[in-house]
Amino acid sequence: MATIYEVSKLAGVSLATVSRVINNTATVREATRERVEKAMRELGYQPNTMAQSLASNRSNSVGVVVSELNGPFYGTLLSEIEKAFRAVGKHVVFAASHSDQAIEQQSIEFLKSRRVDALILHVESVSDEYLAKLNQTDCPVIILNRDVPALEKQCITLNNRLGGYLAAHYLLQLGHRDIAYIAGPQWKSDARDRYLGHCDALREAGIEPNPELFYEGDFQETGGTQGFLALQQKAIAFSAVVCGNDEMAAGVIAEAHDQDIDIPEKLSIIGFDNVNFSHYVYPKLTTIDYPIASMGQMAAHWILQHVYQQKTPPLQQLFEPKLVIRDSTTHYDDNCAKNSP
Amino acid sequence: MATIYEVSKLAGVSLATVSRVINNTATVREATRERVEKAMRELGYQPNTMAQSLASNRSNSVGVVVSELNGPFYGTLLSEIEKAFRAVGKHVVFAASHSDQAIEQQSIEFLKSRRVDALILHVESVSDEYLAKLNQTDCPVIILNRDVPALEKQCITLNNRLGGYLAAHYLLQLGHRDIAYIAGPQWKSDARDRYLGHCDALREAGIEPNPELFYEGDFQETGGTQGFLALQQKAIAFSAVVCGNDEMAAGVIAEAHDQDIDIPEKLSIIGFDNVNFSHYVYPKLTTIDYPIASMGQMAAHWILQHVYQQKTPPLQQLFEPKLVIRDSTTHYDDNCAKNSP
DNA sequence: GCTATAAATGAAAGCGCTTTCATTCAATCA
DNA sequence: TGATTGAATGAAAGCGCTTTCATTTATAGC
Repeated sequence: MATIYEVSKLAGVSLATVSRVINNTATVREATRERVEKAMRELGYQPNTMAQSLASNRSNSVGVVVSELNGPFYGTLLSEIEKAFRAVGKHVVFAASHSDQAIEQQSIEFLKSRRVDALILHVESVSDEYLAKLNQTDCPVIILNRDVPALEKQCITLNNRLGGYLAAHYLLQLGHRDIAYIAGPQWKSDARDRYLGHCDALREAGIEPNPELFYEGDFQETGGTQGFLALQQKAIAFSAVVCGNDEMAAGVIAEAHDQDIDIPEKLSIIGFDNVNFSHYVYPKLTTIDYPIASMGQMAAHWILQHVYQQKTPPLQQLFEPKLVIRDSTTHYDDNCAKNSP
Repeated sequence: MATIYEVSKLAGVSLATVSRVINNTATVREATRERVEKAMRELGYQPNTMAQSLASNRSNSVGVVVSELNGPFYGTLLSEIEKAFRAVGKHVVFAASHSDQAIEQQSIEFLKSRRVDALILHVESVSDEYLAKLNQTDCPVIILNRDVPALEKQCITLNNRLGGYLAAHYLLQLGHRDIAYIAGPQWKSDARDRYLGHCDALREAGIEPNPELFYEGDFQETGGTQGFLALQQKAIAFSAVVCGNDEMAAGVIAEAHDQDIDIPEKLSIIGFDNVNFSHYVYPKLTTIDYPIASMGQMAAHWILQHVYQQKTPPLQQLFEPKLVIRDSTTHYDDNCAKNSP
């Protein structure tokens, strides 16, 4: 592999001039530039990024920590991030934390050892203090889907409360009044906020939320199935179920199929996230769109602007969910039997 | 951040000795080692991987090129690869080629510029010659899901032909005789091999494959929908459809729902890949399991062994598919109407 | 033509680490 | 005790590039 010394020899200039041409860091006479570029082409020169990084104390890479590298939610996020950085020649290194506190911290340390220029973190367990210190002593940090007061300009979040509101509001508009809710784990702020928004919509319609129509699930498909069974056992009628995410909604749908419950004629169902499989369940799921692609792009833009001084579209921190109406919901009136055991 | 000079000062040894302790490259007296390790702990020393890479001419990172970073198939692959390398402290850099020849080559060049120690490639467009040369002049390459004769020890493949055989064979066992086939693009060897296996099973049962029951799709959901509509228009009865992948099978299922065709009572459907959404469609899809997770692991193991001289479980190059029976297939007998317009 | 200033380029040091050859230390044997 | 050999460590060069200060070249104004 050709080195910068060989390019400088062939072009008849110094190393510094070759470097200036490569990095566009200073004025170079046009004729000189062309000589250098010609030499680089002839030698098939590719800069050694390790040497560049060491000499410039910048790695031109960004680290990303997420719970898993697969799945519809994270896959979309990773894809958008890679796309944004690739477009400007920066590499991305991903690490999976598997929703485990120890592994979360290890993942961050692992990426730090790579001297990444910045970190994009979708993490839950590490403390606010840890994140603030990390940002101060190591590298800039951008946080997805979490509010860290000390880093408030560096957090990108979704208005989960509004999402919860939109789902319940839509069902109320369809005429439903007895709406069951299968929540995500309530230690997670997004799960809590979604339920709060749900209650907002109920109260706005003059309905006091009924604790008997609430089940705390685990954001997994099995949690949806178990939640549905548990709600049925309470012998309280409900004509609709809102789930805190699409995966639990899929669990409800599967169980409803098993019980030959007609969806949406006998039971309307709404999920949250609009992950790609929500389109594959039958009937197609009405859900709340979580603009994870846009949020991933925004995280990348923040870094491009603040770390690499590149121009980007305007930055946005708070994202709004949208209702996506598909086939799993329908009008409710008293002539249809409500779902009960 | 502490440097190796500071560690050597504090421990009272030379740089070379600190390096020897870090890398375990030579005998170091136990007492000396302990002094060095204590100094590293006190200083919170983390090696600068850029300097390590430059000095050792090894980046301790691996590049991976796949079509997309998201989706059930690639997501699983990426996850397994990251896991295997993370366990031994190596970083992985992914690049998405979007099934475009120019971007495929750019992606590889992009990763080369990172001086990755090896490349894992799931690519279709770049030529065998390019790959062989790449392996020779740049870095070791391992190929997934493609046979490159010049790199035969470095190709990890699935027996697609057997998978196609298993699907058709199962339907034949269920009593089906008129089986439609919606294929992937026939320029892709996996799509071709799957259909060859399909034909093997038919011929084994004394049935000559009927070109009228064949449609070349695009491996996308829309291809499945259009394939199904096209086959219906031929006014040839068929009681089952085999699709070259799950995504096209999902398109067939969606169209069948729209036409109120009872699945599997009126039409049995089989997909291929066993991607995670095959579990979410209704009825749950019978499909052929593609062990992408195991194959990703094997790619990583090959590199760990050949590039990093680490011990791994035994290497395997050819993987076998498995039939996964779910709910989209049922027995066929002449008392049920075949599917036709 | 000379002087001053700006533009352009070169020389050298250094980024943090690895590796190789030289040197020192320790152990064994005669 | 001295010589030999093996173990352990140190000194120095260098990986490929960036950056800063010194030097050279070019331009403009008088």
